[in-house]
Amino acid sequence: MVNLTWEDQEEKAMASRRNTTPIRDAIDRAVLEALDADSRMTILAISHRTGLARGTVQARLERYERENALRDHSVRIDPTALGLGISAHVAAELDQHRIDVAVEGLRAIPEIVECLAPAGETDLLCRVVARDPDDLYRVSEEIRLCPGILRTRTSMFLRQPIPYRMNQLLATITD
Amino acid sequence: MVNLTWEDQEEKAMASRRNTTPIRDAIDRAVLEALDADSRMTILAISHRTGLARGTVQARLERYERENALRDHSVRIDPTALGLGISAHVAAELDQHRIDVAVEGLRAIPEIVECLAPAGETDLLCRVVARDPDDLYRVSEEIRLCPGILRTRTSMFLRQPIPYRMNQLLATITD
DNA sequence: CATCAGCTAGTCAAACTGATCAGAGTAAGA
DNA sequence: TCTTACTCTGATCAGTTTGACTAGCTGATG
Repeated sequence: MVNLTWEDQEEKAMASRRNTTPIRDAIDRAVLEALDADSRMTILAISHRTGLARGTVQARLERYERENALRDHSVRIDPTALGLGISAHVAAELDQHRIDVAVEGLRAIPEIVECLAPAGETDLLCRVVARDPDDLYRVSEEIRLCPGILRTRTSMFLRQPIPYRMNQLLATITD
Repeated sequence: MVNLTWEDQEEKAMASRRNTTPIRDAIDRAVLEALDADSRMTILAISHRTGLARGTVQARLERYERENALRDHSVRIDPTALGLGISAHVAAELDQHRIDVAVEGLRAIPEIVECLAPAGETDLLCRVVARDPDDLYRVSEEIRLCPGILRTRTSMFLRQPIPYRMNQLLATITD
């Protein structure tokens, strides 16, 4: 399964030459809305929900897989269920010569669920989860002690007025 | 089958409430690691991958469902596949008397995939996606024009040194 | 107008699910 | 030590779903 067949490569090349996004029409919207509601829904269930033929749904799912329209890691687990009830941002200021070293160090901290590099004064922005405020302090200390990190600024999230969502965005696909 | 008395039921309820987190042991870790790798994996596939009996996996999945250990909306769709290649934070300063109105307005903007309320100087922090820098400007304008919003500060993400991940966290479950 | 890609609607064998059950191991309490 | 309550295992069974086919239809394109 390692090597791509010639046909696969050709298809990918064609797709990129056509400069289209893998997801474009009303069928994609319907299928993905179903998947967004429950990613474990069976093909047949999606077919019933959307009113599409089973083969169509099956073909689309295969296409998404082929074109990597779906993330490798599906984020279905609620950190709260792991006992990690609070989340926060830790903004880090770096020694600009040691960015890679710093990222390497951060990668080893499990509580960092994501790390972003924004334009602006902050060098790295880490999204972290923790058991409680005390635990959050521990995590932010761990971050501060990573090599190449000069200073950190932690800010806890009090509420999540809009939880992560994809459905509004999917609804905008009109074809 | 003997009927449970009210006391029995109460005791059971107490016991389940005493349970700290729905996810705790090595079995949970294995099952969830499999789900994290591919949330559409069949029960049988998870059973093979983890070496657990099929019934065990089935029982755990039912429990997760019952105890809401999994998020309602699974985030499997890559915004890039929708043609939304850039993401950013828009920090908003609010008229403190009209927070609810502001959130209501933000909810109507599809490009806002998440909105957080951090402790500190920023009132609301919106995670947004957009087609290109020009599109990002449009979205941040839309946010700025929401009722109750006084000022915004947009910062684009240049890189994502650590993409959203759950696996490191799952690996810490030791039982 | 002929071609072609993509959706629909069938079929079939193979795989999977949900619901059982009995048996075994284990932890907690009497 | 002997229950009792749990839970994981391994098994079966009927019903469902999948993957891989088929053929027919339609709209877009050259």
